[in-house]
Amino acid sequence: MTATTNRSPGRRAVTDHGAIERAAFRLFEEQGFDETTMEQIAEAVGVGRRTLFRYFPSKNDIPWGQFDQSLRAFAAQLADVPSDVPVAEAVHGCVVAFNDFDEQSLPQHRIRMRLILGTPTLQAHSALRYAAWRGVIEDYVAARLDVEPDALLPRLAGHVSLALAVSSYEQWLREPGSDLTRILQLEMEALRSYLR
Amino acid sequence: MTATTNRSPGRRAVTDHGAIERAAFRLFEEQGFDETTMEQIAEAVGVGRRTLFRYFPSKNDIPWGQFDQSLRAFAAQLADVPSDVPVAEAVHGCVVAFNDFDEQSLPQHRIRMRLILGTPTLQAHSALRYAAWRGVIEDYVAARLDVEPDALLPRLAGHVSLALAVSSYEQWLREPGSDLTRILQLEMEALRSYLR
DNA sequence: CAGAATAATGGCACTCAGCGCCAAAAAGAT
DNA sequence: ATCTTTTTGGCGCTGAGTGCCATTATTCTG
Repeated sequence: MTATTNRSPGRRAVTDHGAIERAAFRLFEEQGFDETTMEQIAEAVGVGRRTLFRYFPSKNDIPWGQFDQSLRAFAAQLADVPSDVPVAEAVHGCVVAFNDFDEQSLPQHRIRMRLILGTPTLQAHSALRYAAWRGVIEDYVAARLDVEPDALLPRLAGHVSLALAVSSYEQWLREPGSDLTRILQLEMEALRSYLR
Repeated sequence: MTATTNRSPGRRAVTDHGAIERAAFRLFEEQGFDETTMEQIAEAVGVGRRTLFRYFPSKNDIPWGQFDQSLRAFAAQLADVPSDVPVAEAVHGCVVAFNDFDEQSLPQHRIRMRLILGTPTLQAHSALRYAAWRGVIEDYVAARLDVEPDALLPRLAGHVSLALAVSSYEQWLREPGSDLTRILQLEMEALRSYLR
C-alpha cells in the first residue's frame, strides 16, 4: 500500500507570506521602512532576494499583506445586504464591518496602519490599494442604482467612503485606546452636520 | 558711466521649469510616462540628466509643475473669505475657485490631469501632493473652529473636499466638453442627497 | 528503483530613479 | 586679470524591480 500523497509535485516552498511579513515588520520597526532593503529582509527570512519578489510584487506591498482577499470578503458582505436597505446605509455599514477587528488582532493592525499612514512612501503606494477598495464600492453602488461603475454617484460614493475611512484611521491612531468602529460612526455624523 | 547690472553673479541658468515640462509632456504623450526615461527628457531639453534633478525632485513631480505656488494662492484665497460665511461653504467656494481655469489654459490642464489621473505611478505619487492640498484646508478649518489642524473635523473636511475634487475631475475627464466648475457644484449636491 | 515531470529557488546581469561629490564653465565684481 | 558666485553635468554609487535560466527538491510513472 503506497502512502497516499495528495500534494502536488515539485519542490516545497521554503517560506510563506506570513513569515516574510513578520521578518519585514521587525526590521521596519527597528530601522524604518525606507532604511530597510529587500536584501536585509531576504537575509532575515533566510531566502534569496529574488524569491521575495515572487511573494510580494514590491517592497511597498509587504505592509498590506493579504489585502486582496479582504476585498473579496468586502464585496461578498456588500452583496449580502438586503436591497431594501438604502444604498448609503448599506455602504457605510459594510465599511464599518470591514474595519471591525477582533481584540487580539488589534495591536498588529494598529502597527500596520501606523506604518502605512505614517510613511510617505507607503502613503503614496496606498493610493493603488485604495483604488481597488473604492472599486468594490463603485461596483456595488452601480449595481444598486443600475448605472455604470464609472458614473458620477458610484465614484463619489467610493471616494467619500474612503475619505471617511482614512480620516477615521488617522483619528484612531492619534488616540491610543480608541475604538475604530465608534470613530467611524462619529465621523459619519460629523460629516452630515458639516455639510448642513 | 558703467552699465548697471542688477543681476546676481554666477553662471546663467541654461533652462527652466517650463521648458523641461514642455519637452517632458511631449515625450509622455508619445511614449507614455513609464516608458520615458529621465535620460530621454534630458536629451530633449538639451541638458544633463543630473541637472533635471535640480529642477524637479523626481520624475513624478514633472507633471505637477508649479503646484506649490498654487497652494499658496489657495491658502490666501481662503484667508480672504469673510468670517461670517459658514466654514463648509467657504471651503467649497475656494475649492471651486481653485479649479477655475481660463478658457485658454483648459486644454493643457486637461492633458495634465488626464496624465496624472490615468497613470498608476502618478496616481500613487499624487497622494503626497494631495496631502499638501488637504493641509491647506485643514489649517483653515482648524483656525476657523479654533482647534488643532489634526483634530477630527479639519482632517475630515480636507479628506472629503479632496474626495469631491478628485471625483469631479474623473467625471470631467470622462466627458470631453464638460465644465469642471459645474461638475464640482453638481457633485456637492449629489453628496448631500446621497447622505440623506 | 530509475528516470520523467513538475514546481520553487536563487544567482546573474540588466535598466532606471535618485543622490552625493566635485571639477569645470560662465557670469558679475574689484 | 583675478576673485567670487552660481549653475552645470560628469562619475560612481545604492537599491528596486525584471527577465532568464540553471539548480534543487519533490511527486509521479514505468
